[in-house]
Formats: sequence, structure tokens, C-alpha cells
Amino acid sequence: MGATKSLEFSAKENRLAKYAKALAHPARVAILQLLAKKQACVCGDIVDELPLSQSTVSQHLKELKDAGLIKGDIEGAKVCYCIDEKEWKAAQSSLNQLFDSFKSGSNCC
Amino acid sequence: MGATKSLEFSAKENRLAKYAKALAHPARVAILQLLAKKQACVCGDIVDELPLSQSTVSQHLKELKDAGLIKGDIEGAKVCYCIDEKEWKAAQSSLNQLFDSFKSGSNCC
DNA sequence: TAATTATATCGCAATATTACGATTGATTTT
DNA sequence: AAAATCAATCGTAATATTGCGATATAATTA
Repeated sequence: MGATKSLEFSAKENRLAKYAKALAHPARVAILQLLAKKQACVCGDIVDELPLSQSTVSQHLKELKDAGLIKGDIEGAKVCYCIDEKEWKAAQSSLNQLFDSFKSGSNCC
Repeated sequence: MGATKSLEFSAKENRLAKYAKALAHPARVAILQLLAKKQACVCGDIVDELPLSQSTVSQHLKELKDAGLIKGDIEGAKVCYCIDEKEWKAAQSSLNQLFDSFKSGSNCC
């Protein structure tokens, strides 16, 4: 055992979990902050900003890309990473939908 | 190796990652949905709603509690779980802060 | 074209997560 | 008091994540 029982849950729940998982590491949060502020789009610049090796950063970038939150544009030898606006908004809305489903003061205990 | 280098990142980044991690599993998303809708506060009711064993659900509840998102009230032999309103809002705000730091159309590529 | 630069991927080790049955320690119920 | 119920924890197995060095591949520069 140990495999996640994803199939037992709804598509919506899995989608939300997927987005959350992408944000579930401080390095990936840091990368997204950089990209959001547009201070570093090129992979190498991101590597320079983080206390991690090139290969590790590359892996985190891949995870963010797999989650759909960012996309990479090849520019010659370099790669320019950017936030995927559409998915970014989908993720935010997905998360807020959960948060907003709780009404203030409606707690049973 | 393999240990997360949390200490190399800011408190803010780690806090956001901590909240995201709590939401990074469909079972925990499902639990929070239930609690938000207040249809099931008692641990046993949550177990009945999920396709997971009692011990596994208990573990997920513990993780949500450790992240601060929920709290458990002992009511005799039962335990009533509820969303922690304060942390819930803190988590939402923390996440939205990141999402809102990206301005539409400001992409470099 | 050779050397350099930029990024991705492979292989591995360490650690963390997911899941469950069994057990434990409480509270209720009988 | 004995039996049943509720939920946390322990132990363990399977799987996933994190991290890095080494290597591979592609583009750029000398």
C-alpha cells in the first residue's frame, strides 16, 4: 500500500489537490513569486535566486509545468518561464471556491 | 539527502507551503468540504463519507490539525472537528496574496 | 569546429507520505 | 462490570518527494 487513492475522489477534489501540491514546497512558492514579479523569467536567473542546485530547480520547474501553472518558452539556448495566466486564475478560483464555501460563524462547535 | 531545505526559505514561503500541503490531497480537500458545509463534524461521520479506513482518515485529520486549519473538540467518546476560522482566513489570504501578486498581462514571454 | 553556456534528464540516496490492520485507551451502553 | 463504540496511535509496507552529481543535448561563442 501507500499509493494515493485518487480515483476514489472527484475530479474537482483532485484538481484542487493538484494545484495545492504544486504550491506545497517553499522552493516552488519562491519560484512563483519571482515569476509573478517578473524579475526572473530565464531559468538560469531563477537558479541564481534559489539556494538549490540547477538540477533541483529544473525539477521544481517541471512540477510547476506539469501542474499547468507555468509554461516554458525556448529562446535559443535559454528557456523563459512564465506564469500561465489561464491556469493561474483557474487555480486561484478553485482554491477560493473551497475557502468561500465556509461561512463565517457557521461552526457547529 | 532528500530532506526539504525549508530553513533556506522565508517564513512566509514556508507558511504558504504548509497551508498548500494541507490541501494537497483529495481526501483532505474532501474533509474540508464536508466541514465547510457543516454536514459532518463528528469524526465517525467523516469516516463514513470517505473511501478510506478509520485510521487513515484519523491521520489526515491530524495533518489538517497540525496545519492549523481545523480543530477537534472532544465530546464524550466522540470528537467534533471544525474549521478554525482564524487560520482558515489566514490561509486564504496567504494564498491569494501570491495569486494576486501576478498582474494580468504582465508576462514577459 | 572546439569550447562554452544553458537546461533537461538519469541514477541514486535520504526522507516523507499514504494506507491499513492491530492495538490502545477512553467513553457509552447493556 | 462486561460488551460495545469511538478515535488516536503504532507498526509496517508501498510509493512519492526532495536533492544532488553526473551526464546528455542543444545553442552560442571563440
